[in-house]
Amino acid sequence: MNKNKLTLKDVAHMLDVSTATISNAFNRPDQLSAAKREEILLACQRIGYHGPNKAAQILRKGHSGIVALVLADNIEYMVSDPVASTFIKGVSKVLHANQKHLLLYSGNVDSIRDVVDFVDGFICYGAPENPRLAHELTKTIKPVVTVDFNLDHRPAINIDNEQAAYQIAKGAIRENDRVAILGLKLIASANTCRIYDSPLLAAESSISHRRLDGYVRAMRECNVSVDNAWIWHIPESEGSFARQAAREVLNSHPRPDTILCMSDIIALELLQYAISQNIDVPGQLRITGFDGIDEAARTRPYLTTVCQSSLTKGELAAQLLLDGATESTLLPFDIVAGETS
Amino acid sequence: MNKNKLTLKDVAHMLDVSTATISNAFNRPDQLSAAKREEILLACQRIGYHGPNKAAQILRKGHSGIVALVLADNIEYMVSDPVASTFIKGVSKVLHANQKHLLLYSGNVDSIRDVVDFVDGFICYGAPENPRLAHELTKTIKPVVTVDFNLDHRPAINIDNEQAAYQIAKGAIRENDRVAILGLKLIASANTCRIYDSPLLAAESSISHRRLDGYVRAMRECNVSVDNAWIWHIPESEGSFARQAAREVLNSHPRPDTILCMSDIIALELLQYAISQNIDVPGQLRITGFDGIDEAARTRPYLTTVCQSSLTKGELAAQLLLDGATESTLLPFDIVAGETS
DNA sequence: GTCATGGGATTAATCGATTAAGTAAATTCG
DNA sequence: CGAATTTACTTAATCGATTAATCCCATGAC
Repeated sequence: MNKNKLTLKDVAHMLDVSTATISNAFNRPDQLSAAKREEILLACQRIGYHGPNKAAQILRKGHSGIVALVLADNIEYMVSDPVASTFIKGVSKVLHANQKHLLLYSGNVDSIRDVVDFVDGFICYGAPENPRLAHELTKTIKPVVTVDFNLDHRPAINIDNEQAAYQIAKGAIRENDRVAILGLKLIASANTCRIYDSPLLAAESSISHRRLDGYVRAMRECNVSVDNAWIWHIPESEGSFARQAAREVLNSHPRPDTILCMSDIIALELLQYAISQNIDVPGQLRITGFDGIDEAARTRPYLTTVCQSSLTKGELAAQLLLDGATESTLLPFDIVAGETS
Repeated sequence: MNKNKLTLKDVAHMLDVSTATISNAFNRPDQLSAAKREEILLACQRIGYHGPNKAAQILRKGHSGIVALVLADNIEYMVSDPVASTFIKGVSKVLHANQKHLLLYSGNVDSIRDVVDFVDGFICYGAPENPRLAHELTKTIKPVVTVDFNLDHRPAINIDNEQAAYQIAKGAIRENDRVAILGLKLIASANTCRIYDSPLLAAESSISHRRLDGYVRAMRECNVSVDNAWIWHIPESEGSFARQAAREVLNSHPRPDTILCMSDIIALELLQYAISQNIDVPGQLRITGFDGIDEAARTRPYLTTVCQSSLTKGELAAQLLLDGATESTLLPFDIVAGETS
């Protein structure tokens, strides 16, 4: 049995010293003589006491070494998304290097209450699906770092999405093009659909809306009309949702000349469908993506996209949390001029 | 402030009842009258007490709702591996459905000591890199479920790797073929290399060795000689390691006619390199994979492989842990007759 | 020789709950 | 009606540590 149910108190009795001394032997070497410390540590080894109970320490010390990573969607989905999993990788790398533990937390649950008492902080990747959760995150006294969205008074990590979208669009659109946009999470609907009615420049602050702003600015500069009928809403950056939008947009008459996609997954799905329909890319159709996932660089033709490092984001998020940072960070991005525009 | 530092005791004083009653209002409704319970719960809402502190509960109750998922390698790598991340997805799905939390734990750390006191159990995916960790896992009183390897007295989830390897090999090998094997984690080396000296049927119990057993049985039946020089060791199922082995094996003279790969990642890397060298698959070269990842079905030609459901494994692992199962499970597999053999 | 200093260990309060055991009042039952 | 049982709480021990405050005693200074 590894768990011989030995407590600090037991050990103190056995060695005939106070519990404080045992505790100090493990936590504060300067509080006792080196000799006694050695003696105690050795004795503990011998009798099989492996150090103070962590559950008790968490209560008493008020920290656990556990960092919660709050993922926008449910964990199930996020883990298999290449962008998200690369981000997790970055977070995990830095936490591991600092002996912290990683708790995966779903952003579509109601509350952080069942973990807030014992975790040391939150890294929040994308706006949680559940607004109550976001609200609690702004109120907790535990440190919080947000990524790809903003929360009042919390340090955030972002790229300039408006500018990135503007640049990628500006490079792809030609005068008098017909332009369509395959957007991500633009409205609340759980289905892929066109956006007809919702106000285009709503006061939404999500990255998707910032990207939309950038696209629209570029379109206006290119004398392209902006029409909600040519903007699609896709609820998740996932194959089947994207496929539907791809079919709808490519079967529209007249067909767009340029299609701006808010993620590479969407763009790749569109590209694949276009090829299957014998549409020449970029001859008859230009496509841009967003994110710069590895797969986007492997396809033929390879994707024109905005490249941002999810790994860096993850590493930085963890580091800022551990450092107790208060300032937000704006990360750089790269425009990858691929073969699809 | 969400954390107004209210404790059960404070609340008890304010409402002029005992702490036991407050605690019971939250945990054991049958211990007090419905009326009083309502009154207390309402009052708590009003004054902003959001329920018993979780850290204290963990200590007192002895469980936390946290399950540790111990990944064979470092987390950084595992998250981006398609097989592993699908597995995580399955685990997370079931845990989430049961209101449990998921802690990602690296299998290359020394000890589980810093979490064993507060987690409710361990799911162990693949043999941990660190043998001391494996040893601790056999000794702890907390429940443990292992996947793709075995630990004394612990319920395990496996497929019949020997049989699967035998079948896939039997289907691919032709009489008098020259056969090479690209193996995964066959020996301790951190580099891709050929295996010359190590005993072929060593007493190793890893799934890789079981697969090797299956391959060898098939080879013997097909009158194919087994030579350690034609067996490669690849330390991780990762692109660059696989690429090196692919280059080495395809540049060997004479070139093998059939190459058995212990993972799809390896097989796909090999396939890609073979195509780039204008080697006809399956005309001049047959390739088999292992795992059945999605990408293997999307390539042209698509891969002949052993298909096993990582998602099911993950779900089952979590379920067995929660159920306190003690029996091991053998999961079925499918032989996918693809276009590479 | 007295007093201040400080190293080394102890005492006891505390972290924030849960729960077995106890008690007083209300209810049931023959 | 009185004993037995239930209901509705309360008391107090406990989970397993940390740490401020305190105490004891050996040195060193004057």
